Amino acid sequence: MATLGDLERTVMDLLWAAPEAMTANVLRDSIAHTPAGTPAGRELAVTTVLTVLSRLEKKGLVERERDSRPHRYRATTSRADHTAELMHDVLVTAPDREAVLARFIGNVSETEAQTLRKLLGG
Amino acid sequence: MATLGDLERTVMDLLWAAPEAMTANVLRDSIAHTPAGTPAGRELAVTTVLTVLSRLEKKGLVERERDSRPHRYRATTSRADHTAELMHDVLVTAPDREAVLARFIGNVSETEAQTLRKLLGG
DNA sequence: CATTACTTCTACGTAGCGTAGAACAAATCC
DNA sequence: GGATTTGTTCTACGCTACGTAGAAGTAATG
Repeated sequence: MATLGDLERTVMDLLWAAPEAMTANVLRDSIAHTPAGTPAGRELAVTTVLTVLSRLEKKGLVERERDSRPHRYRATTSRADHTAELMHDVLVTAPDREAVLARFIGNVSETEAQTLRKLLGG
Repeated sequence: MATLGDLERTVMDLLWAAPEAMTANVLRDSIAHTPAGTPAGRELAVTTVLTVLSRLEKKGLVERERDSRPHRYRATTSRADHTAELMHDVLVTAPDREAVLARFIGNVSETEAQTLRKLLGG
């Protein structure tokens, strides 16, 4: 089950937000990266981004166009799909799903409840 | 955000299922533990269980009665609560919650959809 | 007090992630 | 096409989480 690290998450967020596949360099430039303790404004090495992309590729979250020379990377699923899948993964870890859903509904905002009602066709 | 390892998960499952707080020894005996490559039937050392319990305590998932001498351990939240909370944590990682919920609803079984409708009061 | 039962401390191996240099491959430029 | 630039893969190191458990400490008990 894919739990992402901070940088991995950042990269995925960029890929999910981008309309087009991106190169490692473009990604590197897009990363407003100021990890704790690091002097602000420093950029990551491209290799770092590439390593992260490879790991994300291995996890199936990212795919790349190998033919275009600066390889271009894109997310394999939308963020919504991915997130929904994760939620489902969490849900099924519990045997008492009804109870979980009950608590879950108790936690969501009224807006979200509204959305759910609409989606469930009431 | 609490992602549990295998053994941690096993321990939590036992604690969640138990009606009473349990001692480390009882837990050890309850763990049908056969990790990959290990000869079946072997039991863990109690210290192992204690270490895991301490780590779970630090994460806030477990609390112990320090006064009773073999300390007794119990889960701080029900499994349903914990799981629902995790689901919510996942949900809020995405900015487009509506979309996530839409996908999520698409993934759940009809039974679960039914449950949700009931819970949302339709 | 000596023994036994339990807990804490310390530690080691493995694995994931952030990070990036070194080495290798490909494109581009005289 | 050989030299230079640009991009990719390999390798590696430090850190943290986790599984695992022995050693040492503390409390209970005979």
